[in-house]
Amino acid sequence: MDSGHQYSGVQFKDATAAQASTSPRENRVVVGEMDFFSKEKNTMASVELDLKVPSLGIKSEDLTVNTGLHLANTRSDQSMVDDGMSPHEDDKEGKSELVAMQAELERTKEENQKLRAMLNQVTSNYNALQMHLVALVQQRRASGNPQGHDIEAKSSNKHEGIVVPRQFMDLGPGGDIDEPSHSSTASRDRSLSLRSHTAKYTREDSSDNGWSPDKASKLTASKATEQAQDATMRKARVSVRARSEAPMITDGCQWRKYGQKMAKGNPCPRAYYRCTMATGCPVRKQVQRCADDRSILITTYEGAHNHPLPPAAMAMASTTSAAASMLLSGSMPSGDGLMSSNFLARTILPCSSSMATISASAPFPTVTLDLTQSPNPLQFQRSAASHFQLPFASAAPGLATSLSPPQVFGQTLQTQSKFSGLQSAATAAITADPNFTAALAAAITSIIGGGGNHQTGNNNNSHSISLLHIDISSKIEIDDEDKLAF
DNA sequence: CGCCTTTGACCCGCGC
DNA sequence: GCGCGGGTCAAAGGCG
Repeated sequence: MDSGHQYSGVQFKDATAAQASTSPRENRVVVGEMDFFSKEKNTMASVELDLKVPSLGIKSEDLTVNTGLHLANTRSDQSMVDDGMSPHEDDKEGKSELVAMQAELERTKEENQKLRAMLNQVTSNYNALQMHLVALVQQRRASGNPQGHDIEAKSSNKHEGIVVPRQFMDLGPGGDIDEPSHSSTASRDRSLSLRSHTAKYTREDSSDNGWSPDKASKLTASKATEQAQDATMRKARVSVRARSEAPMITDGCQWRKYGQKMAKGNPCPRAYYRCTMATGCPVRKQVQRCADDRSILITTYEGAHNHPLPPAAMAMASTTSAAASMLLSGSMPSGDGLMSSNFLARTILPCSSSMATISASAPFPTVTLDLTQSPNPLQFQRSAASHFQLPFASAAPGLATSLSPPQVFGQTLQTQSKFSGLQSAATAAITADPNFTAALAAAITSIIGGGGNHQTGNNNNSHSISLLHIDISSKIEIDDEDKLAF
């Protein structure tokens, strides 16, 4: 976007979830380049959207469009009230000002109507796209195409293709596995290592839920299956390597240290943390410095959150969720029971050559996102005038990037491999930059929270307002065609 | 007082 | 069976 251009922007008011030590000024994340405002660029000094995203979908009536013109009106209102200008004192001046105000009011009304019309159009477009996606999915399932992932995967690669934020499936406890056939085949080889861990994890999880070993025998088969799935989800790990002097990278979650051990072959201790944002959250992470290069911090995430996440945490959550889902999905060519590291690497990070590695020989299938290859994780940073385009989905014709609210843990981007790959890369890189994370957190908080209402990860199908390019002081640009230059 | 970290003990799986 | 290593528990103490 033309940085010198006075473009329309979205001023996020609610940035309470911003983490780190961002100043209020930094929290005023301006999200601009909203295409549906492009025609208004010259007329609006500042477009302020108060987005109140409902739990399901977008309803234009829920989008309170504050064009910012209230500033002018406020000024006028204040002049009426505070200035104490009495008609008796200055009738002519008062009348002329009144006329000017009425004219301005009329103009603002017209602009408001235009904006509402545009929003309605955008909403209808979004709904149409969503319907199209549903049709595609149903078509795929009806045809029983085992390679059905290609439908969405291919469409996601086309700019003119229809890409709609996927209705992420929930792999968390009680969640449904979207494609059990895949999972069952792919899990055949994992089942061996699962056996030894399922009981352990159920015991651990029970500690918070009053579960006792005696109850184990009473578990139904479905319960056991659910717990096995949970254990499976926990087993998949995502390791993030990043250069950091801090003892821990900022990922937006609240962690409680519950142990520290000296690991073999590494003089640096390994710290164990568990998520404390909700009781019973099974997510753990390990933090350890690299033995070879102690400036490298290795953070390994494991598990799926069972609670809504703050926006800052969604970045890493999406990363690990996407990677874990990719590991656990049946979409990988695993006929021989071995994961194809090349395949997965390209899947998780299709744009990179060596940044993502998948360890199939490790006790746990682990995706390693290496952010240390470049001196700065944000090496792909562009010029100051560039913008960060959230890679949550590709753009539809005439639309900017669709910003679907990042889904929380336990949900997957399984069928949009490239999509998840970009998301993984971006989110991992983003989370390595606390400032960017905080700024992004402020932005997304305003979108999805509408004032603090975090999404629930289980049944929320909402997609917040689309068409957002985020323009933040620290900027990245990512799109399908222009891959991250790791 | 509540939350957190620390740290030794304990559990478990695995290899020999 | 035993030892090793990874992972977790839980009591004790610190801190705001």
